[in-house]
Formats: sequence, C-alpha cells, structure tokens
Amino acid sequence: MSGVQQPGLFESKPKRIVLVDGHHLAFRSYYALKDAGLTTSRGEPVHAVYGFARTLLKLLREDGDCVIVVFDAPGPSFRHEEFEGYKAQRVAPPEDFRPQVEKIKELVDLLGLVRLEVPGVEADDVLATLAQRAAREGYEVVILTSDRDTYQLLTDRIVVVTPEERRITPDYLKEKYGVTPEQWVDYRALTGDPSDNIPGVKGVGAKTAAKLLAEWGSLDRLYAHLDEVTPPGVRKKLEEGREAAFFSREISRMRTEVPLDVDLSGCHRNEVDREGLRRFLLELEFGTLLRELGLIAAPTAQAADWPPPDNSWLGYVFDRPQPMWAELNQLAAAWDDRVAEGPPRPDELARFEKVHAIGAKDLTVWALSRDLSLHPGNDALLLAYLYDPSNNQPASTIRRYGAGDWSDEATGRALAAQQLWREMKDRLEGEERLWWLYREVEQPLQGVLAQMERRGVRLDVAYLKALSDELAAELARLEEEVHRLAGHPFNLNSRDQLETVLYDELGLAPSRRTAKTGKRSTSASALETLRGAHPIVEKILQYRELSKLKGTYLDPLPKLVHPRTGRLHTRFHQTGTATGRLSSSDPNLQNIPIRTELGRRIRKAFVAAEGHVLVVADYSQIELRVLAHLSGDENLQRIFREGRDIHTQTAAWMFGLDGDDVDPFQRRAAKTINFGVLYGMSAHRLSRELGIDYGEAQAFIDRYFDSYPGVRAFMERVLAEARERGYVETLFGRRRHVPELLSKARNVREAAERVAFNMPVQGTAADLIKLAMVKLAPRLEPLGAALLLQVHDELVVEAPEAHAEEAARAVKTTMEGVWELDVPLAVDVGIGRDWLEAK
DNA sequence: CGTCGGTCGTAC
DNA sequence: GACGTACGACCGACGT
Repeated sequence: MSGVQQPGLFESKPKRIVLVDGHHLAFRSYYALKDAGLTTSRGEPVHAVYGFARTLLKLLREDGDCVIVVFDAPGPSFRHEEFEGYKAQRVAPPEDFRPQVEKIKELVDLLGLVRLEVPGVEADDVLATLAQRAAREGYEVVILTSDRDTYQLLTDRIVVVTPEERRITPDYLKEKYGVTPEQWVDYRALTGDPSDNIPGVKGVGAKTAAKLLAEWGSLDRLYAHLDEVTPPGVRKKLEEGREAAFFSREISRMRTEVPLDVDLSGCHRNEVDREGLRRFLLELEFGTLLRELGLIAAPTAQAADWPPPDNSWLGYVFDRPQPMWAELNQLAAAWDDRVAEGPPRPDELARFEKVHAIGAKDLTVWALSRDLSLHPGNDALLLAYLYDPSNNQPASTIRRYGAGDWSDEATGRALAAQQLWREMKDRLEGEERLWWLYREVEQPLQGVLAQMERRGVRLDVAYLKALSDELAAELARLEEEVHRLAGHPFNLNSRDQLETVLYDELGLAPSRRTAKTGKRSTSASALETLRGAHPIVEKILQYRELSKLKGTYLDPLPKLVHPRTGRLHTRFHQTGTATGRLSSSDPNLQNIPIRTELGRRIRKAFVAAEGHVLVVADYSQIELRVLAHLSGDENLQRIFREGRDIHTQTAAWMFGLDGDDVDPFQRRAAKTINFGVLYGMSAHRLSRELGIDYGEAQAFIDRYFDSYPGVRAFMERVLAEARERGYVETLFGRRRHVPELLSKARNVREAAERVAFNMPVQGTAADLIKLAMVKLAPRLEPLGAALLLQVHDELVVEAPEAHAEEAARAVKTTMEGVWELDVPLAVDVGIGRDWLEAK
C-alpha cells in the first residue's frame, strides 16, 4: 500500500483492481490436474485447490491492492431461467469438486481477499459489471480467468489474464482472431465453443467468421444482408444456423448492468491470516507452498554453542545406514529456536538421558555399540507413522507436512525432527488411542528393538561355509546337466535366456505369463506344470532352490558377522509396513527358510552363545484367533475355546461331518481356505491350489462363509466403515488409509478391499506381539536372558542355560496373557541349542 | 560404474 | 485378473 491516507474526497484509491473468476478457475484447475494424483495422505482429493492456489499466489506476487474473487452463489441464476436448454446441457460437476471449492473459498478468505457471491446472478455477470464500473471510475482492471467470453469486455483499461499468464488485450484479440472486443460475441455466435456449450453456426470456423465480421461489421448487419453474402455455401450455412447464431450470441453476452451493492472505493486487501493459512496449507499437506510462502520455521534457527540442554532434539549423520557398522559423521541439537552442532563422539551423547530424534533407535544402537548406555526418547517419525503408516520415510514425511527438508546435515535434521514433532502433536490432538499406541507400544518398543539389534545373534559360520561349498558342487553338477539337456551353455540365472531355451528351443508349452510384460513365465509354479514334459524341468527346479538359498542366505550371512561382536546384527524397522508389522533387513531375518529340508539346515546355523540356549515361542494361529475375536463369530470362537484343531474343525463345519471323519484332503482344503480368507483369496486361486475345478472351489468358499456367518458379516462391516471413513483400524486403533476403495476401476477397488480386510487382522496381531515384547523385555532381564529376534508371530530369546525353563515360562505367560480376547491366545515354546532345535 | 524396473523366491 | 505384508538377489536396460 502506498499513498498518504487523507479524509473525505481525497481518500486515496488503489489504481488497479484485480477480478478473479473463482468458479472458472477452480473448474479449470480441477480438470488440468485431475490425473496428477494430488490427494492428502487421508485420500482427500485436493488437486483443484492446489492449482487454484498456485495460480492465485502467482498473481498476487505481481498485482494486488484490491482483489475481488467472484463465485457463483448457490441457487438458480437468471440466465438459467432464461435458457432452459443451456441449463440442461450443463453437466453436474463431479462429486469431489464442490468440497474443493469450499476449500478454495476458505483460502481466499485467509489471504485477506474480498470474496463476492451475489444470489441470483451468475459470477460471469458480476465480473463483467464490476469490470465496466471500475473502468468507468478510473481503475485499471485485470480479470483472471480462462473464460473466453470475457474478451468482450476488453478495453484499454480492461485486460484479461489467463492462468497460463497470457495477457489478452484488444490488440492481442485483433492479431489472434482478427476481431474487436465489440465483435467478440458475434464471433462466438458464429464459431461457437463446444467446451462452453455454445453451438455456433455449423460449418463456420474461425477463418470464415473473422472474414464475415470484417466485411459486415456485426452479426445483425450480416443477417440483414444475408442475400448478398458470398459464397453461396456459406450463405446457406448461415441461413440454416440463424437460430443457433442468435442463441449463441445471447448466452455469450455478459450482463454488465446487474444491480450490485459493492463499493469499489473501499476495496483493499486485508491482512493475510498467516497462522490460519499455515494451518490450512498443512492440513492440505501443501508442503511446497508452505515453504515458498515462508510459513514454516524450518532450518532458520539461531546458531548456539554446544552443549545443548539434555531435552534437545538431536540430528545426526551416519556414513552408512546400518548403525552397528556406521561411523557418526555429524551430531547436532535443536531446542527452542536454537541449534548447535557438536563433536560426533559417544561421550557427547552421554549427557542425553533420552534421545529425541528422527531415527532415535538407530542413534541409540550406535551408542550401545560403543558401550554407551542410552535410551530412545521421542521419535517424530514414529508418531507420524501412527498418524498414517504411509509416513515411513523421513524425507517424504517431513516434506509432506512442511517441516523442512531431510537435510544431509545434522543441524537440518535436528530442526526437522523438532518441527515434525510439533506438527504431529497438533494433528494427534484428541486421538487418545493413537497416543496410547505411541506411549505403551511404539515408544517403549524402540528401546527393546535397540537392545535386540545391539545384542545380535550368534551364527555358526564354519557350518554355513561347509554347507555353501557342498551346494556349490551340487549347483555346478546341475548347471552342467541343464546345459547338456539344452544342447548348449547359457546363463541359467537369466530368466530371459531360460525362457528361450524352454519355449523356443525345446518347444515346451508355456503355461502362464508374467504380470507386467507378458513374457512366458519361468517361475516355479509355471515350471511345476511342465514337470514330466522334459527332464530339464526337474533339474532347473533343483538348481533354482539351491542357488536361491546359497545366494540369499548361505553366502551373504557370514559377511554380515560383525568384527567387534562376532555376531549378526539384524536391523528392525518400526515404520516399514502399512499394517503395523515390523520389517527387518541387513539381513532380513524374517524370511529365513524353514519349509524345505535344506532351508531347515540353514536355521541350524543360528545358535545360542556359550552357556546359553535359545527359547523360541510362537503364537499358534494368531491371525485366525484375531479374526475370531474381531468378527465375534460364534463357531470360530468355540473351536478356539475348546482347544481344537482349527483346520480339522473348519472341515467338519464345511462338510457337515464329525471331526473324526474329516479326511486329509478335506482338512487341506479347509486349511487353504482358512488362510486364503485372511487375504481375500479368489475361487480361481483356490481351485488352482487344490487342483479342483472352479465351481467346486467356489462352493467350498460358500460353505466356509455359511459355516462362519460372523466372518462374512465382519468383512462387510469393515469394508462399509472403511468406505465411509477412508481408513481401517486394528483392535487398538492403529489405522491405515485405503482411499482406493472408492475407485471406479474394479481391479483397483477389489485389491483395496483385500487390503482393507486384511489390515485389521494382520495389524492387530502385530499390535499384540509388539505389546508382548514391551512387557517381556523387563521380565527377561533379571534372568540374564534377552530377546534376539521377532518374526511376526514368533519371538526368539537367548537365555542362560541355568534359567532356560524360567525364561521359557516368562515368554509363554507374557505372550499368552498380553491382552484378553474373546478367544484364548496359545503359544508353543521350545528350547534348544539352535533355532531349528528350539522350534 | 550406478540406478531402476521386472521377475523370482523366501518368510509369516 | 489372479492372495495380504515384507526384503533382496539377479538380470538387463539405461544413463554417466
């Protein structure tokens, strides 16, 4: 704002007025960004708001003393009443458009702009009237719109600016279309515009229209002298299109004299509500806009001297992601509006009783590996993960919520951690169940996992090496045999080369194709169907199994034994899955083989320390028990309460038999369905797996649901609620958003349904075992025992031989008693020198 | 030489 | 089309 404020007649006026066509701009943004996939983490579409905000903010940087944003008021307008056909042709806006317009209006208010809606008058006409009036009163007028009808308003004082920043002036109009602003409605009357439902005259395009108007001046004169118009072809078209032309002109013409009670002289921009705007943009997760507008306090804190207070947020940089193997390159702390960088040494960490950080566990593990006792405190990412499990990476999460950037420097990380924590605390206000999960499960679990990672597990390296050598010899034999059968050597590890050998050279019949590229599959299940067709198939399957185990486990595992500890230190990831499960890496110990004989020999390599044993405990059928609890199904619950075999009893229910009369096939079918139901298995898959035909498989599934009607009802309940709320949740309230449930694409929607149904079951099981771990850790400590591994429904504990039985009892009772459900939780526990023996 | 998508395979 | 959740090996195409 400039100019001296004076009273009365000499009150200073802004020189320029900006009129924004809110509705048109919103509509254009909606369609321009329709496929950009811009939704919040809650699945709410916000693309129109985003596009609108970008365009508006760009404009405001340049213009802006007086900005009026005009919207259609609810209810009919006079133009609708006048032209029923026009109204009829207008398509109803998509259902996610209107909510976004409401957001846009909110944004306009927060920016301190004037928002105008006049009942009974279309926004276009309000805009036109205001433009002319402002021009008459001496203002320069800028109209922001993509509506070409507004070109009729152009004068030397009124210009139109499009969202693409094109400036439309009378000169531009003359040059581009060859007409004057006064001729614009006539031009539109002749050419029409399908996107605005303006019919125009059939067969008359831009060139003809411009030529006719240049010759005759106006539509009225043109039709008055229609007899004289040449060539005759055009004359004929004009004759036929007379009605359409005049109708088109009427709907193109903007009303410039509608009654408006608006005082332009008082128009000015109000203060931007910065705090409100910040909250608004955060809610919509427009991190980029937040930063551009300087609305986030990101890395701008004052530098202070080390040492910081001991409740600081820490940031750190490792030279590699694995904390047991990493060097600490940088260490920093953030508190209040200050940040300090300190020496990256273990003793500098000693002053912090608790580590608050993003990745607090990893820094703790690093400290523990340097024999410094440390405890994880708060972790902002853990909180964000509870808010939405797609928040599984620091960088994307920080960006999403405008908490700065995941810098590669410790100071930036410390600040971002503090910022993200504040943001999440606000967002989780009143979310008592999520806070419970944080306080009672995730936060304390960090410390348990840190100790597990630090302790690691002993590996019998010599045994693995011997096994690896044995396999190397066997693999060489198999490879040679396959090459001989193929008639030439090739890379057996290349599925592409194998595909050629099998299906082109040997002429075997491909049974299935790969999902993405449609190549002829060489997967184990595809090869199964070729068994017997050629001796090479059997050899390939053997080769595959051996090379898989050797390449994935036997050879990599010894390399991961730590030189300082002589043990293997898996990392556990607490924000790695969409359901709340843990994941593990370096190595992933959650997929160590067990099913084949060779796989079991690999498990034998995981051994207890001297004087210790392994105690292995696993929940029996935990997911089916969770399903029994969540669904409330009486039949399913009764089986577990009576301690019966779930698969046999399911078969008995399905086939109307007594448990003793169930044959092995029936039990196997029931078992397959029991697991399949948890994942939403199709009849197609079931038929393939059981080797029965499709109809029979469908009948089995029907019988399953008839046996457990509560399960079917639960399934429907979960999906209905998820469609309503946009997310599903576990027994403890852990959430997962599933916006694709409303997808129009059937395959996408059905996949989302399987995801939605599975998560509460899988996630509740995860919640239960996590809670058990938190409860168990302090009970093991006095026994000198400790947790080593978690494999989803299984815990591996290392205990001194002298306390093995006691530790086993503690594990079993803690796991079984972790939470009271409507069905008992059962735990099988074993003790042994190695992982296989104990299981 | 590193990255990345695709395929395959191991676990629960 | 196809059964949920992970991690990771290997190949081969692509870019530096």
